[in-house]
Amino acid sequence: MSQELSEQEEQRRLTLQKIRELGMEPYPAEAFEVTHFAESIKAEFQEHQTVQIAGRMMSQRIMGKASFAELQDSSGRIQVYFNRDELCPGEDKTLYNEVFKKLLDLGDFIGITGQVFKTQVGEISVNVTSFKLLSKALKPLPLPKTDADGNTHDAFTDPELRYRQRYVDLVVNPKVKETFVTRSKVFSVMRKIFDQHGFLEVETPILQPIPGGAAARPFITHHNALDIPLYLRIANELYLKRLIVGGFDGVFEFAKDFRNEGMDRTHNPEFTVMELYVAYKDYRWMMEFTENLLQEIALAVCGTTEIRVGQNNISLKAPFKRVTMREAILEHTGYDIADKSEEQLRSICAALNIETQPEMGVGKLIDEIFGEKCEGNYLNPTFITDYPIEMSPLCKRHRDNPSLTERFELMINGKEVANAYSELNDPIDQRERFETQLQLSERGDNEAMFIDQDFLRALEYGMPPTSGIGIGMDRLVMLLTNNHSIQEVLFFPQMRPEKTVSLSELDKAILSICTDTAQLLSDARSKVDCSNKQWDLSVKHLTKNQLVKVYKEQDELLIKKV
RNA sequence: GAUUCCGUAGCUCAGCUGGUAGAGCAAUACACUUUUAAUGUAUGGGCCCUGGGUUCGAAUCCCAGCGGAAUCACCA
Repeated sequence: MSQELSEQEEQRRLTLQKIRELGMEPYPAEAFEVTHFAESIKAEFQEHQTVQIAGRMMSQRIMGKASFAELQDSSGRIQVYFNRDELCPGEDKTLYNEVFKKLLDLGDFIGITGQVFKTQVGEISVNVTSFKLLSKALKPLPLPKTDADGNTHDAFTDPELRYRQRYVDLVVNPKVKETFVTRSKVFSVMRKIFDQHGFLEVETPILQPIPGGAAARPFITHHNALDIPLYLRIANELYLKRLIVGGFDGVFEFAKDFRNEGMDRTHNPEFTVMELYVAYKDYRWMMEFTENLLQEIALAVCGTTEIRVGQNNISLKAPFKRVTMREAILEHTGYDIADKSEEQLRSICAALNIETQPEMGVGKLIDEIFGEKCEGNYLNPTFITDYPIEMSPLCKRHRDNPSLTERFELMINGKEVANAYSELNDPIDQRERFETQLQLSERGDNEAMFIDQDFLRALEYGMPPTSGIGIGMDRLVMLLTNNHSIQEVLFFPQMRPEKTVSLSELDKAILSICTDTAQLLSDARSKVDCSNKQWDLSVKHLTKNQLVKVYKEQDELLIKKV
């Protein structure tokens, strides 16, 4: 960690020294009493009111014996006024001349006491009578400036830096903070509504012996004491249904799920889903509940149901449109998929220029057509209903058509936001569906579901008719905050580790010998000129940093690049 | 995984067809008692992402790597 300090960082460390030499503590232990916030002082202007505020000093305009600075607290910024002779009425002007003018840096936390007033230009400010350094900043913040026309200059925009150092992003970019405040509000509004319905917030295991409830590749870990593999959950559905079996009428969980798949604008390896299960309801009830829920969230969070997302105006006013999967495909492609065989669907795909894989069954093929030709068209909220049974192994058969299920997905802005079922509670049907999944998996679908015997046992004890829904919280927040990327709505999106490993000459030499194809360790050894000890050390260093891999295969030690 | 683009001061970015590295803000010093992108004068600050190559000479051209972004592919 011994990084070279920049000129400015050296400077601030020197300043820190000087502060201590003056007998001041740059990181005091005692609390500072805050009586007001920047925004409330401005909103409820009261001339001469005495206030104590605390925050970061974000700008300084020094004009000899008087100065202005801006203080930023959790609510926003307010201008503060330092006058030498008011701050230091006696002979000793150190506090102003030295401490304020020289020893305070932008980004430092200070607490001030002063009186509210309006400047000649009309800006509400605080006239400082005393101030105290609360915490010294040793690194300079990037400091965007806003001019009279509201244009921002030198904004801190580099996405890599913004995500890796979100704390800086939050200090410096108020919009970012707003996004996360909105995110939090969405969660609390939903909790409130669920609470009003008498639903119970629950917690279910994140470490699961069988990763069920969805089709996705899991992260795997190991429990030492039990010596078993455990999976990070890809969904919590099966556990929540067990709770319905146990007699709760409504349960919900805001759950972090984990999927070991690609990352892009709409996917992060860990993401948040809200799942809700309500007994004695069906998916029609759930549609009504969902549209009212979203409408209320929009009103509470945006103050309106009419939101703008990118180029599109979207109305979250209930009720939402309902379109069956069959109608959707018929409308956008002209093909009727009802009662079509796998072969027929495959030729429809061919006619529509949609690529197919041999392991795709009826469900996947239909999903492919919908995803390719229909999904993107639904900007305003639309319930797509009645999915083919092959795509929905946990969903109850449709009451009017046994080849369909009672399922809907809610599409907004061309993307899936929610997925809901009349839950399958027939244990025998459920077992058969799992077995079909197993066959798909044997056919090469590496996302087909595992069979959870305990879940089937639970169903055999009887689960009341139930409707359940999962809402992708990150995507919902993206919609409501008009953000284009999931990284913008996660505080700490997953990034490649930034640490670059420092390699010795020998490390580099060995690394250059290793390739993607494995070779015998002894062969690699013979190509490098060094002592055995050096070799051993270097290879261990490289494997520890995941640059090469050494492993055994049929009693041969092999080495290859990772 | 594929393609394209990007990586230069604390931040935002210039730097042409190769010739010892530039601006604004930030920093340092001085001046200035109601400013607000405060102002004026002066000063300091760089492994030009890393490693190779071409060349008398590379921030610049070529190759490889690392990191990021976008588009596509994958993804319930």
